[in-house]
Amino acid sequence: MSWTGPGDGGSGRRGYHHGNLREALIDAALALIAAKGPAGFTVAEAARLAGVSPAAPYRHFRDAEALLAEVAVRGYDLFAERLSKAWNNGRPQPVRAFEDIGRAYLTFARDQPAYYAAMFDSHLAMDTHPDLQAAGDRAFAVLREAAEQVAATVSKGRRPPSLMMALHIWSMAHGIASLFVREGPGRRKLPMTAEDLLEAGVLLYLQSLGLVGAQ
Amino acid sequence: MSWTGPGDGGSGRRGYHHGNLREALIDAALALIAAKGPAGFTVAEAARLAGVSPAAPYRHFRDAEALLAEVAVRGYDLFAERLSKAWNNGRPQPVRAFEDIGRAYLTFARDQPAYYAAMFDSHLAMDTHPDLQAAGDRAFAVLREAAEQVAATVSKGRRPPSLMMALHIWSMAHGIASLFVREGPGRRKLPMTAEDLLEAGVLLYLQSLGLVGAQ
DNA sequence: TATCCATGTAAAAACCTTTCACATGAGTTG
DNA sequence: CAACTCATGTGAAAGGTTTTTACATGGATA
Repeated sequence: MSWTGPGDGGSGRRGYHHGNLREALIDAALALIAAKGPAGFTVAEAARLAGVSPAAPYRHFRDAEALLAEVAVRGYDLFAERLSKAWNNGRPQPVRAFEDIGRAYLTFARDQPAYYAAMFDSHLAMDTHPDLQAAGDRAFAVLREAAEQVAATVSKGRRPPSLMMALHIWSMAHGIASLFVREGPGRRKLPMTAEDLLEAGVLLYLQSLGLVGAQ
Repeated sequence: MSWTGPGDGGSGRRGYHHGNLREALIDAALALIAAKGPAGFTVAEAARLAGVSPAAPYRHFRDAEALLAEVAVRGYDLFAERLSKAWNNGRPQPVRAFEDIGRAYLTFARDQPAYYAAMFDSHLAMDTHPDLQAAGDRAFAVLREAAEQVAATVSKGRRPPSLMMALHIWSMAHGIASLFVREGPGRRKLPMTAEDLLEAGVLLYLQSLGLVGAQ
């Protein structure tokens, strides 16, 4: 796992130069966050995992935050992909596919806590990391697009504003994920699964918009 | 602001002993979080603000996390008080008062970012800080109780489960607060106020439960 | 007044971040 | 193919943090 000597312990390092340090650092950061929480990541330890000196990372990232931001960007990309796959272009039915997005949201939070933490718990400055802003926007666009198509299933007169829909659903999914899904001691107990809670919430919400018949 | 010498610069410190260090440290921690974000707080700097040596805080708190946890506990208490005041025992009308709770939630996130960060962004271990668990429960209980009374406004047969209601509203409020309200660079832009977004969401949600007539 | 012990200090070990001058060697160039 | 360059890594150092330990102080109590 932690090839140190010049003999290379398994992957990458061949001699004085690592060969793929940037990627190795991102992997290491992710592993550290996964293992010890968002605060458990340090540049020094990531360097140690990659088998380089503590100064080496600074050849690839301005500072610790920049490395974290890169992790978050990749997280958003994976997130967008997962949501997109769940949406599956609205098949078989828009409303059903919309619910699948919600499930995918929670699944991501559960299965990729390290990415999720980097994305939402790091308080990274979107301003100073434009990539991050863009990546986040791409992920939200999936939800936005889905909401649009779901809204379009009803006649134009009764059609709800899709942006508002997307924001409501995103907020509820994010709230549930943040409060009840994430591992660790901060999590609260729930008398049902988070998925069921979200599904019920989404259904009720869509009902009130006339997008799904009363159950 | 930072009385250092033994002459006391304004409040508290009288000589070798501070006199009120515990409170001073909590205040300092809150100020630091407010000024520089959740990560901007350090025991050393809190001690500096209080005019004591870096080791002094350890007479009052086991470690940095314990100090942060105490801040969070006080945050939850203030939070519960604000929500309770907004609810005002369901007056003038339960549904209206319920919406007021939502507004109060966002107002708290906006006006008390330091407390909010300590409460929700610190990933404190509820396990190791039972006080924190209790304080959080007290705050949620306000919402829980309100949901119960709102649910009770309809006949028993059509009465929705109030716990589910409370969880849905809490999640949406928390999601909106986390994604759109909190200051700082991580925040996203919104084409409407967060308060309006939440109010609309709550209304739609209550509508689908038959707790409020279609607008 | 004498004593005690809660509360503070100084010092130290062990981390971390970040910078700087210097080393290395992979890839380019003549 | 040899020489060179520059991206990439190292070592050392400055400065900051956490937390522990032995010791100091003085307010409260007997």
